Amino acid sequence: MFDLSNKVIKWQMLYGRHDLPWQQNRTPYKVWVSEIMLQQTQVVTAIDYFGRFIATFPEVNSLASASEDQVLALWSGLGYYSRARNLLEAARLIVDIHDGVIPSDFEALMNLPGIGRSTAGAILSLAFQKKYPILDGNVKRVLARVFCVDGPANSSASTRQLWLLAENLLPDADIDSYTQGLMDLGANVCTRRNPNCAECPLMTTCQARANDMVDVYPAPSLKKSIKHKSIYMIVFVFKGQTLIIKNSGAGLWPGLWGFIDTEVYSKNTLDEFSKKFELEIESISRLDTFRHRLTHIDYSVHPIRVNVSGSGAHEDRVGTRWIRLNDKTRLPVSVPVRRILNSLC
DNA sequence: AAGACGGGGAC
DNA sequence: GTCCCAGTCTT
Repeated sequence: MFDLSNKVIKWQMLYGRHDLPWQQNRTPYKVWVSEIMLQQTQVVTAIDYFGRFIATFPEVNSLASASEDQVLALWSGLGYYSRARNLLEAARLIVDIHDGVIPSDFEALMNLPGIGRSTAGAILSLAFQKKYPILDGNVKRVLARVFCVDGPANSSASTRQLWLLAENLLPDADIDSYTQGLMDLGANVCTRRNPNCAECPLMTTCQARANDMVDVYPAPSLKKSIKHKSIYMIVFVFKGQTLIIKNSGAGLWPGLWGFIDTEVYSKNTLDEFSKKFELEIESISRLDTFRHRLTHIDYSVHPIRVNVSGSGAHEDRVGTRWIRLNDKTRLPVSVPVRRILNSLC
């Protein structure tokens, strides 16, 4: 379909986005970092994070030599923290086994943690002018409409269909403008609601438009169940300082720092924590409960302030820190933990 | 094939 | 409130 790709390319050059931070002095490294940062993340959200990240780690070597806490701190608040941990691990692999050069080979890219088929395609097409497809949310929506692909966009059946289309539509030249153009179309013209078909270069190509069914495609995604949970965060306080610990590398908020937390709170659990950290409880008070909603979990967060003394107070150990209540800590923390820290001072 | 994994933008 | 965003990895 030379026709479709040609229309997209010409439209992109005239009306597409050219001012995004990662498009300036484009390098494979910046394309890679931006693609990871933009996974399941809107452009407007990622922009400031990208600027701080590139300013701190301008190229792959500086990233590879960073600590996990440094990298996570720049990701703090952005979500999906495994992306940051994988980015660091991949940078070290690139230095160790690729001589510090971002691979331009599909298999090599796919072997790096955090890079799947779509991100590999984006890096190859945008940074290396290689003929590989992407399939992000924008492209899924555009193709689902242009070709009336049935089924929810997040179903495996329609995803398989859409990948086939994406592969078969690729142009032989200007693959970077084509890839960018599909994303720009999805983001600014072929939007989820109220698409601006009048401005679309594919208006006469689009099957959904021809059938007046633009609002039918793509079908709504399969709904995922949301669990409701309570989480209790124990805010130990001693002489204006509070105890935080580093999370394990698995589960929610991997590698981030936070308060000791538990889904089952009782005097018993509190005594266990106190004993474990060699703390004597002086007084207990509940702080304001708040709601924190993730895609798959709806949390009621119950911060509980526990004033303590004892031999463990103010003693840093591996994976534990006492930080000042008014300390704008640079340690990586989740949004609910940041919220509690801010409320303490 | 389905679930885990964040947080926020836009309506 | 709802839906979903330049997805990937694990189960």
